[in-house]
Amino acid sequence: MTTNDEALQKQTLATSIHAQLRSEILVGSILPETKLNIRDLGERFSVGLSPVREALSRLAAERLVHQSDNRGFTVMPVSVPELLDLTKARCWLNEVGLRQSIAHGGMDWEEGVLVAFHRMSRTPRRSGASSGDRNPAWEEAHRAFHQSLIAGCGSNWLIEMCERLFEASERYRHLGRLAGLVRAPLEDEHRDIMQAAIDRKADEAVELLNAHFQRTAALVQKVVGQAAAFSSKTKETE
Amino acid sequence: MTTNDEALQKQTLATSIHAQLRSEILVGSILPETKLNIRDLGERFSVGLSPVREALSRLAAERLVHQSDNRGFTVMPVSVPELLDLTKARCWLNEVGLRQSIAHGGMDWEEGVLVAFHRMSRTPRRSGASSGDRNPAWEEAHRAFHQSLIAGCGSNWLIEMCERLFEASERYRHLGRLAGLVRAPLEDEHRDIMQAAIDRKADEAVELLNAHFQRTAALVQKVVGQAAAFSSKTKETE
DNA sequence: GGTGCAAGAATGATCGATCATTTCGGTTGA
DNA sequence: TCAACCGAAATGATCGATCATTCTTGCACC
Repeated sequence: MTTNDEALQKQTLATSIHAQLRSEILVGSILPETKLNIRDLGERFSVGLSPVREALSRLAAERLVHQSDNRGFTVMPVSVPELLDLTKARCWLNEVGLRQSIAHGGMDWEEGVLVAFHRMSRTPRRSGASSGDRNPAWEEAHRAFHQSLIAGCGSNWLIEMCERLFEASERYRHLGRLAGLVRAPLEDEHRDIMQAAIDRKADEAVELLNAHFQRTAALVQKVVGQAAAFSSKTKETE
Repeated sequence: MTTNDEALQKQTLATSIHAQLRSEILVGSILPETKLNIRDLGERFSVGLSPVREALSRLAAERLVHQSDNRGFTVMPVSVPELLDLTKARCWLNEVGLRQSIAHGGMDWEEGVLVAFHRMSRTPRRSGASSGDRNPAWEEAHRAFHQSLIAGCGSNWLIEMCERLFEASERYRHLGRLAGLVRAPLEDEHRDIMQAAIDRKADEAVELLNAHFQRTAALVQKVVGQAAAFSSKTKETE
């Protein structure tokens, strides 16, 4: 605990606010297009304006919030076209990463995949009884699993970009979750992908992985479409 | 001119400092691993600390500078492994983008490629007589040409990521240039790529494009290797 | 001679005040 | 009725001072 506290102590305020806001945006506690008022946020976190500003700057560079000169920050909007765009990029980049890993990844890569899958399967998907309850530990394990699949590709740039795509997708996934969507048979899909990957069956693994992404996107798509329609309707009537 | 001035006026200080620093880093006016002192920069641009800080924050998120909590900012280091890593990612992502564009790009895409190539070929490569003189207009046209090749892929995420990889590569290219390297037969390579692309010869176009990237990287690699060796040697002897 | 350590100098981070721009309501005049 | 136009309020951007951390350097001690 002391160690943990010390590590947190070393962080700057900007860094911890950045982490906090980022998490809230990804998880959907702060909805898309929400105005992010600097003074309000400063008051909420009991800090001055500078750290908030810096945190928002970083989020803007990550494209989680949108910055407009002299007009402040808003949470990046979501839309069906962007979801499709994002999903395409995600399929393509993960395909490259996975193929390269299967072709050139060593024993360590294979073991990494195995371990990541095992950890994920040993972590409960939800923390509470309700299907809406999320379990951050599982989400982290899930992220780690997907990263492990491409970890042997030989390019940190690619890995990092896949990471960013993963995050952007997570936001959509969480918005779906908030709308009551449930994605049931994840465990099996993950197992099949893992199996195909460590068996070095490239085509099969890629197909399974892409289908996995597409399925999630298709599910979320309806909700986002409705939300977008609702939001534009609201704007019109006002 | 008035229009231009007005547009610049609207920008915040942070935005324009960000653009300025970014350009200097890419072009090599500020060398890798240079410490970026906030007060000095503020004095240099005659502004306070806040805009400088924000500009650096953004550059850090773009990975052009490295930020370390409580220890400030330095220009992102270069290294041979990173160049290889970067080049791989660049080849892979552009391959995907190009293949998708060739497969699904319409007339507008084809025309975009043609126009971009034409503009680039009509812009002089260098502004002055010296081979070291660079011409920002050509560089912009070059960037636009490479973007046009993948513009029909159907994913803005992919395009944006290729853009970022392009920039990272530009920094290496400029460091090579500063070391006296000359990359002669660019025009022909570009023409061949363009031709294969609009002829929809996917395999050929991809091969040419990848070779184009690899060739540049191979050239720069030596210089970066020497520079890295020099820098570590310097550190040791001090 | 080398090793720690302790001011103090340098630098990064944060704050609150102030300046600039945008937004919003109310008013006026066609 | 409506659009254009004014302040005034809200909000974003910037500044310079101050606080906190890291780095330097000179000195004591082994």
